[in-house]
Amino acid sequence: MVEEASNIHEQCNTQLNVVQIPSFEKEVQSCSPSGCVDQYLADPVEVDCTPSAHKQLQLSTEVPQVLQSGYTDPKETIKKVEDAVDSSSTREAGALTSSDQAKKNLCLSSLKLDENVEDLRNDESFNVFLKITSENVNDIADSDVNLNPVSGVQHSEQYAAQEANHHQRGIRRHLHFEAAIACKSGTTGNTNDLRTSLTNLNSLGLPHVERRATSSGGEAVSYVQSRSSKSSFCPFEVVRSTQNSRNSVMLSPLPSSMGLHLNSTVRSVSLGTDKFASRILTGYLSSQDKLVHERSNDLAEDPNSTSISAVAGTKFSYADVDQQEIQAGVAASSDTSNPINSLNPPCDSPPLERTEQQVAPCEGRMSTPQNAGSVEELDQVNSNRKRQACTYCLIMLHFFPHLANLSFWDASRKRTSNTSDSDGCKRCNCKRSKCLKLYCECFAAGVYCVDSCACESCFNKPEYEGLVLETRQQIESRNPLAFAPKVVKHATNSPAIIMEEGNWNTPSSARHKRGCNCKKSKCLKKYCECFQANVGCSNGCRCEGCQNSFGTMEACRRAENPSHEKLDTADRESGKDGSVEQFSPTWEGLADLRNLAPCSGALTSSSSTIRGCSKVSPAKLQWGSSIQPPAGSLHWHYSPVTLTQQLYESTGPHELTSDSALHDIMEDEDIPEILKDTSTPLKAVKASSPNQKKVLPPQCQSERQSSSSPRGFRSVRKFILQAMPSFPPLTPYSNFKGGVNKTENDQKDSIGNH
DNA sequence: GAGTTTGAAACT
DNA sequence: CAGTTTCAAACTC
Ligand SMILES: [Zn+2]
Ligand SMILES: [Zn+2]
Ligand SMILES: [Zn+2]
Ligand SMILES: [Zn+2]
Ligand SMILES: [Zn+2]
Ligand SMILES: [Zn+2]
Repeated sequence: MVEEASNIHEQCNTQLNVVQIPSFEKEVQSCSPSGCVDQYLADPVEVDCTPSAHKQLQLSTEVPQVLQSGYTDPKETIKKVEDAVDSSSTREAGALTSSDQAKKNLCLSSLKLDENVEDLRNDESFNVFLKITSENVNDIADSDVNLNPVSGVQHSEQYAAQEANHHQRGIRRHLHFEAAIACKSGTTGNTNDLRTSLTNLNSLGLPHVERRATSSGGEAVSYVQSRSSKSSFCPFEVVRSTQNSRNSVMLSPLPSSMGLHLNSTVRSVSLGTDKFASRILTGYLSSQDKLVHERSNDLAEDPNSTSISAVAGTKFSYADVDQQEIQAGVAASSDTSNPINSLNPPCDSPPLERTEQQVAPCEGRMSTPQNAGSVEELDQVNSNRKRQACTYCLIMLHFFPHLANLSFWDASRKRTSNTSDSDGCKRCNCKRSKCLKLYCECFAAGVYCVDSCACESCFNKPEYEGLVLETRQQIESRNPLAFAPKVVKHATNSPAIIMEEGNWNTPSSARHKRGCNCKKSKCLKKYCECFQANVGCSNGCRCEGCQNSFGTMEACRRAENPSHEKLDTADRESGKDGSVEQFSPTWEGLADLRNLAPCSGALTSSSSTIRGCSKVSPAKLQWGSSIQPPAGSLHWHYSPVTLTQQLYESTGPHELTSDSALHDIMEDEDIPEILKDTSTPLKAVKASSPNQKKVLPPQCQSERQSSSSPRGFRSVRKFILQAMPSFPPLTPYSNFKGGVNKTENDQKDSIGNH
């Protein structure tokens, strides 16, 4: 242990850490090394180009045979899996191997970002690199097209798709953005390419971008090290380059499916019926092609869809947030290939521990206490690591805003966490849920558990992707909103407006979608979901004696409809005095967000840096890109990302640094005003939703903003409505979710219109 | 760290 | 749906 720790430490200081940001999908189909994605996807073997993907496939293949036995009740499956775990894990471990191929894929260029984080400075000037990578260097030119930094245009992102194994969708080329943090400059990569990339990046307006010449091996330098199943949560995977003495470590987007269930989601999407489900489980990996084809049919995944996504991406611009969001959603929906993945937070990615990474990640993960203990110890031992973790966290959040949804980031939580603050990335601590229920934060957040989790009997791992997806679907079938972001940003469409007025913290900024039901905490503690999310209570809340410092329900209600709208809530709150009023109207509490730091103070300080990067438009990078569920689910899953992004953009670093501000934030859009409008037919939809009572968006504030919203917005809303009608679950295709297809079509249409 | 409190999630 | 149980986080000591 000690030794390892020291190694880590060293790495931290000396190695080049590259964070790979999700790749943007390129519209071009042609492609890439393997030539055609479709083919590529179809035949795993060809996936070589995507090293990590390949691995993943292997891993997947390793999935216990049990899964292949056909559809079974998740519970049963779990049992079986448990039995098979040992053997499978072992095999998996063996399967992992580092891929040199990755190098090829990597890097076209790198960006160096100044590290503003104070903590990081200590570590020898950490540099953040943004690296753009494509499968083929030649693609760079294309990348220019795609990345239009200046305009903030981003394309749909596809996570490293290729890698992903899962993926199904055909993707053609993928551009990867990588952000790398380098402790020392030793970057590498093709200088020319680099420049090109840099240029692009610069155009993006990233403040801290610097050009860095490098000579190193020209190659990218880093290859993805194993994507072990272990990790998962962090958006970035740690990659190390063995090339030179520098040992650079890089975080790369996990190949597909790793951290996020989304990937899986995509896959699941294709499953409309149990039959399909079983099929998935069964053929899981082996029958990828089939899946792909099927999916195409179902999804209409045709070239068109791909195009769409690309188009959508193009449209993205910071200027029009709304648009972005929408487009993002579209892109996401259209694209399936994505692999999103996971972000493995620093924490788990042991960052730097090669051994750990390479070796069996998953297996042990049954999380025995021992593992947890060891991990913790390491963390504790290595302060650098912690720091690094923070950095990663920042980066992750920056690029993967949706991660903000996770409470893991909560600084306070870390501090108090029983597991030790160690890396600050501690996650769940499930003992009996197998991490396959919403009780598990990881599962609920749509990410796989990672080493930093202290869970027991965990099945929320990439190895059990099928099981995870199946379970997800099951839960969604019960409650389509189960995985939807809990917090929605109130439609303030224009961030600018918010900032301008300085009233960004107005009540309208965000609210808990379903509201809380606190009885004893008075919404003053984190027991309250609203409070935990740093949002005030709204009409949707049924809390008693609400004193939410971010705004009380009563206040919210009052603010909006002083006179009428006597909601039941009012009655419920009869006991309240409304004394807290001071906060409510303005929800000043939000202001505090800036004080909060997700991972640690370091994050806060660095936020500015990230912010700059954010222009790169991370938002899309993430989920949107890859995952995409064709249906409305998409919106749910992705929109949060976008939203979050918006927040940052609009409100500044606050959210970024805030500890909980980052919870799932979703644009109000998800619940279009129309829904709010009783007269609208859509209302029915609302009703259909399980938690409708709470689901209803809080009325607070909506009116004003809606009226003020730009015209374009409205159209947007419509779009969304169409798409979301049923709050589609992960399994958009499922028959029971009728209308999904239609929705998808609608989306396309909408896009086309644009 | 153990034990308690809390409210969401799951179950009936 | 409502009522109850289960669960894991938040909190307390
Ligand atoms: Zn868990
Ligand atoms: Zn977990
Ligand atoms: Zn777990
Ligand atoms: Zn509450
Ligand atoms: Zn509340
Ligand atoms: Zn409340």
